[in-house]
Amino acid sequence: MTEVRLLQGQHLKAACSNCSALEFCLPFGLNTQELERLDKLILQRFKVRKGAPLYRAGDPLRLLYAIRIGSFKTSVLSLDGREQVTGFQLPGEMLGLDAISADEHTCNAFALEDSEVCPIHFSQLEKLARELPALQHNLNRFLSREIVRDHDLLMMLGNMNSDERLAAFLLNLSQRLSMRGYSSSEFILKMRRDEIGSYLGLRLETICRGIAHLREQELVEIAGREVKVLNMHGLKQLVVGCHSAVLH
Amino acid sequence: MTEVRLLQGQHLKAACSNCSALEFCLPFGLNTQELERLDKLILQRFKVRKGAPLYRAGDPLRLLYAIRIGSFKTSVLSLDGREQVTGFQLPGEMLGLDAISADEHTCNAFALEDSEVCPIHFSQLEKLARELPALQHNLNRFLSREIVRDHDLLMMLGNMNSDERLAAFLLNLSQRLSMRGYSSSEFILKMRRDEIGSYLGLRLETICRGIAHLREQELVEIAGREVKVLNMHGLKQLVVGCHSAVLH
DNA sequence: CGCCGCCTTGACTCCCTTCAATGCGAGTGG
DNA sequence: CCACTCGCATTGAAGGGAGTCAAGGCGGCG
Repeated sequence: MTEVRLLQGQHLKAACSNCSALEFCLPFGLNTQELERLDKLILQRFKVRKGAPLYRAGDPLRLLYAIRIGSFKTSVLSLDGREQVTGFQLPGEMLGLDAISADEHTCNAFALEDSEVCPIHFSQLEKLARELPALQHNLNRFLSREIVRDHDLLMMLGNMNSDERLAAFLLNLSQRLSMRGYSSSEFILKMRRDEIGSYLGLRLETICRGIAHLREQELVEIAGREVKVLNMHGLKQLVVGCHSAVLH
Repeated sequence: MTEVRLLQGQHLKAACSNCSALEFCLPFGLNTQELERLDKLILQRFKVRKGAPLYRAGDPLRLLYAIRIGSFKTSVLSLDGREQVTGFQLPGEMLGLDAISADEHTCNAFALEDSEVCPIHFSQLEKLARELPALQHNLNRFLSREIVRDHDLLMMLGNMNSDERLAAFLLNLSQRLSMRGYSSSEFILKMRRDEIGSYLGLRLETICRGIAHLREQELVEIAGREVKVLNMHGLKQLVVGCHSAVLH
């Protein structure tokens, strides 16, 4: 009995403290005891197959999800079937924060590749957050960061032309990947052209043409889903000035 | 001494419980004692003159603001001077939530008319939220609602044409005003055409033309800043189908 | 092989932008 | 009182960038 509890304890503790996404994720900055308490909230983590939904708009909010491995897209659908991709999420990022507003998911979340998530019971998370100020603050930050990201995207859709949007998208992805220990100059796109297009408020054909333009300028080499950034500085020049004055 | 404290107490208590925005604002659902504790966090409320900034991008986060009277716009600026209006806020709505992400405001907030706000010390609010679950939950909801709103706006910028965007904008404003006890069919726009345009990702000329189109269809009567909705149903028909399937 | 999903490219169209002129009301000063 | 300016709104004409439609390519897989 005691042994089982110990094993469980070890297993649960291992969930977060062993996670490669720890430093970008909800438990960032928590001490060991705090981490253990958060770990206890995390039900068995599970896999989501490529293309499978994690949740859908209209589902009641019970769980939030932290991405452990893989990537997701979130989107909203209009009644007449238009899709707007609202984001692409990487390990350490949270899914489902929009659902807190009305206790109901407003987005659909789909895995872009075979992935793994840590489900967190939201009401228990709120309860624990009252006792762990660092956790409470992290949750607030995650929510707020989502707002800031959406503002960046709004700036792109409202004020940038198609090539600028595409360059900004690639740079953003590059930066987030490099933060996670991947190469910033060579990576694989997990999403289709039409999903990039929806995210950027463009048609998939426009994405293809944008890619062709970047290739002509010898800024990138893109073959299918494979991206190589040949001239990072030149790529940044395309969007310098478009970005919020606050960042960097 | 005792009398002063009582007077103060009454004054502070009056701040929220007398406020016409109470039912949409942060203290919604708090009981009397809880309300009193929140009231104590609210420093002296103050006025902001039309056109004046409440805060600017880059300012450190110390205060959040609840709007008591009036209206604001928030916007982000790019380095090369492009402005993207990210929202128009009415009484009971919160300003500054984006700043939690990095302890620094990322938006500019300007009063669209002579207004009055309730400043709330953020770190104290976080502290109090640990003791008042309802307050904690409200704060989370406000943050999450902001995300949902941004998603709606993204859907507009990404998938709707200029007339649909304008109609959706007017309907949204109409609905929020009516929730606050104003007429849903007759109201005054507090913002300029170019601000509406920036919000909707369009030029001000396109807004003017959109208004002309709505007028030709006898859906609205718009003279300068004065709006009269003549055919609410018809206006809704324009955007039915464009909206997220989850809402309503 | 042949189908299917996804990507690419070209030609044409159209909606929104750009540029420009005009209107119009408020505030100011002669 | 009127002339003048200034900020904001309106409307027209022309141009361009992204959308639409269509054809074809490429690669994976039954």
